[in-house]
Amino acid sequence: MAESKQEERKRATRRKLLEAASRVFVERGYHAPLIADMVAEAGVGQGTFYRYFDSKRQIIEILLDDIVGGLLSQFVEMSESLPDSAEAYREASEQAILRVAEVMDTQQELCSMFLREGPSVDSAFAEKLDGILARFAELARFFLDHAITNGFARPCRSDVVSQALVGMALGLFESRGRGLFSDLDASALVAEGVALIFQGIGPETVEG
Amino acid sequence: MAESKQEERKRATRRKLLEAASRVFVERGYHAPLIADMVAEAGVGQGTFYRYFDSKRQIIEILLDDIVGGLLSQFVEMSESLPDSAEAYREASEQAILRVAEVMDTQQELCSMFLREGPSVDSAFAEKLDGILARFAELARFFLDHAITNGFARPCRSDVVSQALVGMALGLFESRGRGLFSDLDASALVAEGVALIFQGIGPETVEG
Amino acid sequence: MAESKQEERKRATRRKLLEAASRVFVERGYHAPLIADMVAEAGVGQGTFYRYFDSKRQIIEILLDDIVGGLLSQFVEMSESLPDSAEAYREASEQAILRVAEVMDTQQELCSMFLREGPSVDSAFAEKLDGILARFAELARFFLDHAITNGFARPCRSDVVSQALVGMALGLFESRGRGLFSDLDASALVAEGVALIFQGIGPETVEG
Amino acid sequence: MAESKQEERKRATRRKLLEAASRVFVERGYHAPLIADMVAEAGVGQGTFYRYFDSKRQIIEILLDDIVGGLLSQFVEMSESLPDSAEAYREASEQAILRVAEVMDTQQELCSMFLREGPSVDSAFAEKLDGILARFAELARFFLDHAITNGFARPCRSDVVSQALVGMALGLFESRGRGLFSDLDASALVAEGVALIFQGIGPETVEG
DNA sequence: CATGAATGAGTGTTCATTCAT
DNA sequence: TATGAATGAACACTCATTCAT
Repeated sequence: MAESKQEERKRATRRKLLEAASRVFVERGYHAPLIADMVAEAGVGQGTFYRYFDSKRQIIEILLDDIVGGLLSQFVEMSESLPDSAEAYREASEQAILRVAEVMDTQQELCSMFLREGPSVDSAFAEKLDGILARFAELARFFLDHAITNGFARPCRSDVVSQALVGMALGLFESRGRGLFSDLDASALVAEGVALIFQGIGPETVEG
Repeated sequence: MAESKQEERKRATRRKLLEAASRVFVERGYHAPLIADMVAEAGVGQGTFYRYFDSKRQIIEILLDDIVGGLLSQFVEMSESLPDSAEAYREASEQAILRVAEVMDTQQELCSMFLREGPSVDSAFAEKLDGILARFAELARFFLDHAITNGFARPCRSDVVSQALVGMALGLFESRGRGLFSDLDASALVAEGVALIFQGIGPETVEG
Repeated sequence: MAESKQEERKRATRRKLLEAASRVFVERGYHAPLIADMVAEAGVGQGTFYRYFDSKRQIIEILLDDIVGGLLSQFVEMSESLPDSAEAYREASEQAILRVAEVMDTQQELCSMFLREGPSVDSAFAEKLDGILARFAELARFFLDHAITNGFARPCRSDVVSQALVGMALGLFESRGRGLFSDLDASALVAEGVALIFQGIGPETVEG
Repeated sequence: MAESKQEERKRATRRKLLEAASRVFVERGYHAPLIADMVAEAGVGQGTFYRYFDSKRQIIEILLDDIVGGLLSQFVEMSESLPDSAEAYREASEQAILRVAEVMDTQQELCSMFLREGPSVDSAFAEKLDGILARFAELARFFLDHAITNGFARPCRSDVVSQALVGMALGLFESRGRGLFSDLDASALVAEGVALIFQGIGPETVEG
């Protein structure tokens, strides 16, 4: 394994650069930092950057790809066993949303950065980001249509509602990132959001 | 005749530059365009820019200030006569949201640009933008608290819900900007959103 | 003619840069000088270079084009009236070669630079230069074939001989540039060369 | 067995690098290739280059020295027995030139590369190359002066003529390298050149 | 006032050279 | 000894800003 020592060092350098870039992007956004700032943060030489990456643009894309891999999978699982009652449906939604929220929570600052800076990187990056959010909206719509068909949800424009739900989720995520609701943990916040989704703000209907 | 020919021409040049900048920002975002692109679009000389503005940064701020002035006022009106029933409350909300939507619709592309590019301009601009959205959230929360107090809405974390509502609204606005829901006009879209807010997606409760 | 003042200044700047580049290339070759050296020599700012030219590569090509324009024309004239005796043929050759020599003499250093540096600029430039020399060889061959046909010259491989003649001319030109034959003026040198071309080095044939 | 396995291997590596450099220079000239290109072509590590050579500059000089050693010797032989008739003189010239041509033919591409790239390497290298050509010119002049003295050649400016002859030879060599005269072998081409040198292009003098 | 040519500090990128393994 | 990852000085090029006209 004489080779592996060298290889390991390369991977370490690459990781140092990615982590430094991540920190720098979180701290100062995408446009302001120079390559020089990232290599300084990583503690490597200027030329080292170009041994591993072509540009700032490529590095932010790699960071995004690294993070989205595990993200959608949380939600996708849900599609394997569709719930069979309104209550089960709500519970399953809450579980799925909570899992996504927990993953994003561990990378809270990086995710916020992507939502803030991503749309302005360039149009290709913006579209990639939109595509990711669109995947979430599609999943939401798929479940919602299923729920409507089975009478677990009221008939509605599921295309509109699913986009609204994604917007709502992002709104809450960003607010939390800004330090709001610091008295609530992720599950309490998700519970509040799910309540809003399923019941709305309307007064409790007096049953019976 | 307080205004000389000279002054009028200056104002025209200033407007030409602002409109050109607006078009260019909408088309290519904030970071990519050069001062040179904006003066070319405006059809004025390079030096002329600096007679009216200090920087690209200043111009986008002026454009933002121009647009937000009339925006909040639509919503604020509502606070002057608080509704006195759940139904009136819902109707008033729908009216207020619709008016904001209509204002934003007339400047749809510029508003989208601010939401996309604003967070990445610099931290001061991002905070200004956040402040504007926070105003909307505060208004929403004010109405919601009033509604809860009067039993027109179910008790909930109004801070969380109001942020969720703003997120939802932005999600729908941006989706619409991307060409989704093109079969719905603004009022139909707002109606769908308001239904979601008040009822959620849960099945119609069978009353009685 | 308010425009023309500006235009004149632009042309002066452009010329300053071309002349500075010419001096710098002559002095230090093509590869060694930096853009920074050329703008320093021209006494203009770094950015000014890029207002007029894309690269060092472009500037040397422009310099070459400027010089070759008038060069071939000297020789081409000759083709309009082909000489009708061996003696006339020799005299016409001498005249034509002398005129080319005189043109090259006025730009001696620049021409030497092209012959020295041109082949190494890049393959496209080398081919361009080869093409120019090939034009001279073609002209020489055309006259030679005419002379052979009319019995003014001995039968020979005119393709070989014409290339040899161009090589000979270049050899003499470069030697002269290096300070050799400084006791001979251009016409004496051309006369010596033409004698070699027509008679070779063989002993004077004893006629009669 | 003065030479260990170690030493043998070192010499092999050195030769690999020299041959790789030669191929790369022939293919892409002197300036364009990077050290990295040469070590890749040689199939050795980047650092290995510096165990054997200081710079690209040094390597091209070594390649030149390797090639010129055997070259002049071909011609020098001739000076040992000066010919004693015009005809013998011509035959001896043809033999000598042919031998040089044959040596250069075996390294045709490398020699062309030196003639093309050498003048632009730097002024010291250019002077070295000039010196080599000057040696040929001196030899030519030495024979020519001898011939003139003995009446085997017509009186002329032997300094001029010898430079012209070297130029002619180079012109033919480079043309041949470019694929011209491919129907002629080296000896036929030399014969044509020697005919030109001795007789010129003038019509056959009618003897008697 | 309007212009656009000129500017040069700032930045990305290259590549000869070093040195730990 | 051979390697190739790391380096940073060197260089090309950009573009906001100035200022003479």
